Amino acid sequence: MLMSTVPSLAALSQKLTRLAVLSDEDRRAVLDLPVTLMTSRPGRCIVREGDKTDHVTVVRSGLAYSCKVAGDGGRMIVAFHMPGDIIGFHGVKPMVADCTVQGVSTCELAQVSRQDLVDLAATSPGITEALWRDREIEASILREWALNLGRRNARTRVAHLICELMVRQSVASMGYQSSFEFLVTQEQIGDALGLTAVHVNRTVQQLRRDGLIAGAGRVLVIPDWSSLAAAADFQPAYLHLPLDVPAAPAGARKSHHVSLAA
Amino acid sequence: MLMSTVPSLAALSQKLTRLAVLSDEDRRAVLDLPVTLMTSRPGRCIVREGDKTDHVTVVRSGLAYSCKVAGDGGRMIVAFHMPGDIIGFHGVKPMVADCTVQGVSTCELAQVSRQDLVDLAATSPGITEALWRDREIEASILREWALNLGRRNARTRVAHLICELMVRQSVASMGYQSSFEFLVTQEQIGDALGLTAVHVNRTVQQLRRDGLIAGAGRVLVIPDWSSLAAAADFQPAYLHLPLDVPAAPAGARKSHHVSLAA
DNA sequence: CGCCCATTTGACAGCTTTCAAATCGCGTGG
DNA sequence: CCACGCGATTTGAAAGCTGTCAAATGGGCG
Repeated sequence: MLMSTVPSLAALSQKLTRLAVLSDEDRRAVLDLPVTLMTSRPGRCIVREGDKTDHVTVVRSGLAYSCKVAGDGGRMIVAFHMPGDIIGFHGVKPMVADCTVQGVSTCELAQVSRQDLVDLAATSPGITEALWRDREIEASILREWALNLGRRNARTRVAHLICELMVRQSVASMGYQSSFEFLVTQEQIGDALGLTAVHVNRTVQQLRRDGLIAGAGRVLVIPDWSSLAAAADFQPAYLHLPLDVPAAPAGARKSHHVSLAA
Repeated sequence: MLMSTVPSLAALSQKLTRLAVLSDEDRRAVLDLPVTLMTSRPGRCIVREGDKTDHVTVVRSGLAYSCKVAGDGGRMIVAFHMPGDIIGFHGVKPMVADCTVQGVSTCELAQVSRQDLVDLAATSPGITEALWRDREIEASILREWALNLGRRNARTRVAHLICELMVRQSVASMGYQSSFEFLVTQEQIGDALGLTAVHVNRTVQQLRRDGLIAGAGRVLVIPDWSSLAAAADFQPAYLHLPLDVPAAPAGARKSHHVSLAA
């Protein structure tokens, strides 16, 4: 058995495979896409608002976010990007980026020529379908985000964001992990939820007191998924997960956790 | 010269023409798409959450909105749909609708087979590009909506929504009108902005007192576009309008209004 | 060991909601 | 033509959630 390094677009290939039925040839073509690899340190700009590039950027590892800023300087995070996500795919032709993308953590990225991607899609109905579906899911997440912002209080919003990131990260990494690496800053949570960092802090403490979340440092523990999901008003349908991807930790109604110094 | 009635998909054809370079043949193909016409009364469901249909719905006239509801019953409007907009185009394959679509006003609609639309796109790069760009703009609007919800106060939010609807409606109807038919209920404004109808009312009155908006009944008058846009923190770049479509009433910095009984 | 950033805490102000009730607008039926 | 009825708009007072400002604490990295 040959040892092989992980292909640079493995995460993308896996994601597209989840979104549509791809042939082996499709998958190989994705993995063979010419790429420019790069690494981005936390906080550094991956895409800048106003950019108009003829490549797209694929997240290979790490976590990134898109944000916009209001006239008064208020920052709003409008999306988080996980491994396999395509950043800046605005269809066939490049468009002016309407938000800035930065890394939460160190990110490994791959730049892919938009034309290469478009050409590949043109030859493969499966990939075309997967790309459409991907965009549609992103829009659906954005709509749920709007609901979160407009019609839920801080406690529910924070819990909902945790649930969403938890499920998406689990799906992206193929399978639920017993613990959950959570590198998002409280200030970033606030920027994603339309709250101040101070209020996020108080809310997180409340969730902790209520036993809905636990954990120390960068590891988040969810003692009881169903309780958290209930508090979050979290219904994963909007993520349009394939039916064979469970929306909650398999079996584990309780005790979905790993002990860790509290 | 022959008199001809307006084709049922004229609005769609015009919109796609704004989004990409289409050949005359492309335009004709769009107009020739087989349709099922229908009319929907205000408030009636056009699409129901959970639906999964193999047709898409095109707005021919009127105004509609998509909404989601939270667990506590809170309603959130996540998008408004204008003539030419495609509702329920979830890519190549149908997906489960994640929100309900209802009419603000009476809407004339056209149902188009998704397969017909996909087949047409497959033969025309221009239409493919236009469809992609359309979805991308919708996502961009959603992101701006998130910014609005998360980082702006009631006054700015209301002003921003008015600006957006004003510009989009003007673009959809080819050219700025001196008055602006505004059929959206204050309760619907609230549902779109994450506010209560009561607070929307107070905010609207404040905008009126400040002379930023005027008008009676269903007609909204904007005495000074640039003042309203400033108060709204409205920067139309996110709408990705073609450069030849002005983002503000041509010339008229002031007095973009039509007198009407106050 | 020291610096810097993230987290935490407290008091207070402010925007928005809530709850009721009154008024208005307008299409309908008598 | 006028009365009626229903939804939309208005108004008021009071409560509540979240923001603001400042300062202390804590943790990780060089």
